[in-house]
Order: sequence, then C-alpha cells, then structure tokens
Amino acid sequence: MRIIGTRGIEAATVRVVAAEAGVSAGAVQRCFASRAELLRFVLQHINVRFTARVAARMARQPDPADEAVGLRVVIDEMLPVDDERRLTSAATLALLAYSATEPQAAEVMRAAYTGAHTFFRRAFTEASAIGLYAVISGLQGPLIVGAITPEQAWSVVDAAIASAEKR
Amino acid sequence: MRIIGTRGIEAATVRVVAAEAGVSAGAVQRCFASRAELLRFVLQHINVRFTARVAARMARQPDPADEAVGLRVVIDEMLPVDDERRLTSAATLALLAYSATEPQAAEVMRAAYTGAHTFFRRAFTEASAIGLYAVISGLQGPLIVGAITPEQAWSVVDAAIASAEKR
DNA sequence: CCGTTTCCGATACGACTGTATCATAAAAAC
DNA sequence: GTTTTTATGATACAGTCGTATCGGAAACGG
Repeated sequence: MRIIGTRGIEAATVRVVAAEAGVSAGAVQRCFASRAELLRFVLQHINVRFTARVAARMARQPDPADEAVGLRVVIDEMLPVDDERRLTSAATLALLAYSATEPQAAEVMRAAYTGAHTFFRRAFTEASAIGLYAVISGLQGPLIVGAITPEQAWSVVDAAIASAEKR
Repeated sequence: MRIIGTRGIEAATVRVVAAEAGVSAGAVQRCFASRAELLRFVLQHINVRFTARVAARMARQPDPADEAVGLRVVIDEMLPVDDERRLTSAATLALLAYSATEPQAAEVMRAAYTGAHTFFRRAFTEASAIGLYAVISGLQGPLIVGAITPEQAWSVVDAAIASAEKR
C-alpha cells in the first residue's frame, strides 16, 4: 500500500515489496501465488484498514451512536488532507484503475462500493447514499493533484450533506 | 488511450503502443522522448478529445446556447455507459492514478480539473460547480466495476443538478 | 532428541522493459 | 538532379520483470 501510494502501482513489483517488508522475494512468493493476488490483497486490506480506522475513531467519540458524527468521521477519513490519508487515497485510486481492467479485482472493488453504499443508506435514501459517496470519491482526484483546497472540499461536502435526502 | 483503457497503464509500453499504431518502436521514440512524455500526451489528448466531442454534440443541438442541455451533454459524455465512454473513463482513471505519483502529469491533470470547474461555474456557484463535477467523476468508479447501474447514476446526477446552486 | 513439516533466502530462467545507436529509405531544398 | 534533412525500422544493451526451483534454517510434534 505504501509503495503503490507513493511510487505508483507499476513500482509495486514482487522484489520491491519484499525489500520494503524487509524479507526476500521468495517469502513474498510463498504468501501470494502471483503479483495479481498480491494486488488484490492490498485492495482488500485497504478496505478492512479503512473500516477499522473509522470504527476506532467512532468509538472515541462521546456519542458513538450519533450518525451525524459518524458520517463526518467516514468522510474525514476519506479526504486526502494529510500524508497518511493522501497515501491511501492515491493507492485506492491506483487500485480502482487497476480494477477497471482486471475482472477479479473489480469484484473486490464492487463489494467495497456496495458496502459503502449500504453504510450510507443507514441514514439516507439510496440515491443520496450513492450520490454522497460519489461526491467524496470524486473529490479525491482534484485534492490529490492540488486542483482544489481541503477547505473547498469540505464546503462541497457540507453542501452535499445538507441537500441529501434523509430517510 | 485504447491500450490503457482496455489493458491497463502497465500494458502501455513503447513496443505495444507502436504495434497498435502499426509502426515500429523507433517511430514512437522519435515522437516521444520517453514513456512518461507519451503518457502525459495521452492525458492531454483525452482532454482535447473530450472537449471536442462535447462541442460537436452541442453544435448538433437545436439550441446550442442552452446551458441546461449543454450540462447534460457534458455529463452524458463523462458517464461510462457504452464501450467508447467506458474506455476513456478507464483510461482517465488510470492516468489520474498515475498523476498521483508523477508531478508533471499532476500538473496536466490539475489544469484539466480547473478547466472543467470553470466550465461548470458558468451556470453554478463555485461550490456547486466543484461538487457537481465531483459527483460525476465519483460515479465513474462504481459504474465501471458494475456496483451501480447507469439508471442509478442518472438519478443521482438528476438530484445533484436539482440541488445545485445556480448563479 | 530426532523426524517432519513449514518456511525462507538465493539462484536461475526466459521474457520484456526503456532507451541508445545506426544504417537506410523517403522527402525537401536547392 | 543532387544534396541535405528528416523520418523510420532494426538492432543492441543493460536492467528488471514474474515465476520456478531448490538447499538449508527454523519450528513443531512425538
């Protein structure tokens, strides 16, 4: 994930990953039968890592059941505003592009999308849930390349939340 | 663009591109000093091709000055609902991810974003323009991997347009 | 304590990468 | 018609790719 986020998916070779992990290439080969499997694992790992981060942050909130703050935690965790989140955003973008041409990875990605949609549907209608998630995803690109500022992104998000149809 | 959209950016090597173009690898080398330059050109080419397609379609409209239909033409051209647009969407996604780790490509991408934002700002406020474009961009991912249907995407877009702040 | 299984690092292999070089074919200039 | 560019295809090179193979270290079960 670190390699993909900082140097791109093309740099995520078996040898480079092994070196980053401080093991030999053979060890990586035993864990993953192929590079494609490794990349799929990274994709899945980013998802579980993301939900874990969200859950941890929500547990620290005064009222963990409050859906309004939960929503903001999820969004805040998705916007690439610091190095940590910028890295995972870049990696997610790379793996989404990868999924566009790799059916097996697309399957994992599709599951992640539907999972996110159902989460947002706890508080919003279907169209609003998909729309809200689309806004946040769609802000990652311009944020990463510096076309908009985090302040602009948050004002967009605020407007999107305000006009979303609650259920 | 065809190669990136169908087989991924990793398959876009000098030799493969040359073969697809029906020329030798040397010819590609003379046109582009490096592979990075070639990829940047593709990124820029997708942008000019996109605006040309939009302009052509708007010229065919009964009232080319109507901003409402213009908006829908732009959006329709961005959503990957057929093979042609799915290809450019996949290529755009790949090049966006590429831009996340390549500063020179990020510059091109940033210019494309600000161009799109100023276009949308002809009819909407800044926050709504950025938000609307984010929604459309953010729908490309779930559409490509099949997490949502084109009908769902359009209903989301309709809601986003309806709640966008016109200027 | 030894046999067995699991794991790891190293090496090997063929294929492919980006890029440099160079002879020749086509075109342009004069 | 000849000379000077320009464009092109072919080849060469060093490096990296993914993957397969294999000897020995570590962990484990008895």
